[in-house]
Amino acid sequence: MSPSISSVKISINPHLYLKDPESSDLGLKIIHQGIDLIREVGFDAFTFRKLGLLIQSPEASIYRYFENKHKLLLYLSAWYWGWMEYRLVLAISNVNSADKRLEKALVLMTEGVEQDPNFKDIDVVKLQEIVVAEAPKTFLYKQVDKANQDGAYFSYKEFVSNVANIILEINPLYKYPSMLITTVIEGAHQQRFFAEHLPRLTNKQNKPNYLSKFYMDLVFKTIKSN
Amino acid sequence: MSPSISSVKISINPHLYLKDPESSDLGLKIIHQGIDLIREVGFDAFTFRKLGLLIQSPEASIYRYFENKHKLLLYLSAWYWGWMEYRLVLAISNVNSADKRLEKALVLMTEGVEQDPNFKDIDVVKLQEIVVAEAPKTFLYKQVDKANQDGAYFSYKEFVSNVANIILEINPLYKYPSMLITTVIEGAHQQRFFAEHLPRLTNKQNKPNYLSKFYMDLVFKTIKSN
DNA sequence: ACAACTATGATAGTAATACTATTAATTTTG
DNA sequence: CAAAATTAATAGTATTACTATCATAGTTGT
Repeated sequence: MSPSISSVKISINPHLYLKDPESSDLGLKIIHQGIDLIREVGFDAFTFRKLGLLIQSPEASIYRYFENKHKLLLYLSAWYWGWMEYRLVLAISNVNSADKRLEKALVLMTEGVEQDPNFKDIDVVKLQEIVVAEAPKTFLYKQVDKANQDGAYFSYKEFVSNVANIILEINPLYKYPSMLITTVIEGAHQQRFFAEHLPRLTNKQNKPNYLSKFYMDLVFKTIKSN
Repeated sequence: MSPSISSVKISINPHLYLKDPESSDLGLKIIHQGIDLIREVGFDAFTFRKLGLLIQSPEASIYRYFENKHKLLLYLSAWYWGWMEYRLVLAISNVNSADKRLEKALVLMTEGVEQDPNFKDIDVVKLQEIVVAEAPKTFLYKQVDKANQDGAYFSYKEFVSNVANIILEINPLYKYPSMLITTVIEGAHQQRFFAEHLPRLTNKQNKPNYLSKFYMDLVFKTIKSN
């Protein structure tokens, strides 16, 4: 068990907000209740007006923090990946075997999360649900390139690059480490969603870790055999 | 070379439209120019009003064919997967070796398409771009279950199930055939998108078929080694 | 204690979107 | 050729996605 860290803050590129939501009560309310509301009604039906009613503040006030709801979603997924990166570093530091490190990374990428005591403010369980269900939209919209310039995907890319490096340690000749990682990350999200809504498209098993078992098997076979 | 078939029609579940767009000139215009416009401006910015201006018909007329723009997108992806299923059947019929059939299926799933002379009406190249870029939204929205009831994903599921059966022929003990297939399909779409917009997240190569090579390698290693 | 500043609230307004309704003109079909 | 069905033309409504303005409350520096 590592001791808990009292003051870690996930840093987010300032281009994603107009005013740092972590700097005020109203800002915090926007992200907390925002997570709730998006999860509840889905991102499409989510509006700043509804959020305003929920937090009892005029919608105009919310616009002082975020340009629009897409930016809020980008902010939330940037936070999620910043947090994942931080968990990755914790999980693999001081682990010598590259195989073990890759295993730990894969578990992080494929398993559901639990509440993190270091970030009591944010309900990471709900946040993950949002990222799984809505984040694909964040890069599948016409303004990806703009969002990318704003640093929206920075932590995601860092995360992928960290894991890709472990793969290269294990097999320096493997040509597609990043492709393999992103295939796994997005695949795991997808399967989680399918299991709930389109079961014929997946192979849900009763054992709890079937998702990470599936991807672990796939990754190790792919990079090890020749 | 198979002889060309003069009258294949991809059949779509009638719940996806109010009036069959293939039954009239206006209907055809809606889907043809609809494909164009969605590809051009992205699904979010696409509106029936804009489409109406383009085809010089009032937006109200378009609403007689499709309840809303989401239904149109569902219709288009249903058509795409119906067409893919048809291509799959053509590609693997009379091929005895299961390995060869799986190879052919994987090529279909991972490579870009070319114009299909059997369906001159529909620009499948553009349609594929839309499906790659926008279709994830079709199952990542709150109404998936409803759409599923309307048969929106029928052909997709059939396609997956066909390929899953080939995998089971090769390795009857493999436990996750559908998961593997959907991971590949969505992964290939994703990588295609990343290659263009977020290159650090993929490993684009110069050789033309690197995507199918990557996934072919991954799939065969996964189901064959133990 | 007071001016200056900042954050929020309260309210209003605009352009665009996502539809629905109505009637008239046109085309198809029996 | 009459009846039926389709489409065009137009208008209208509720909601969304913002922007603008002004008042007020709290905070900071001196």
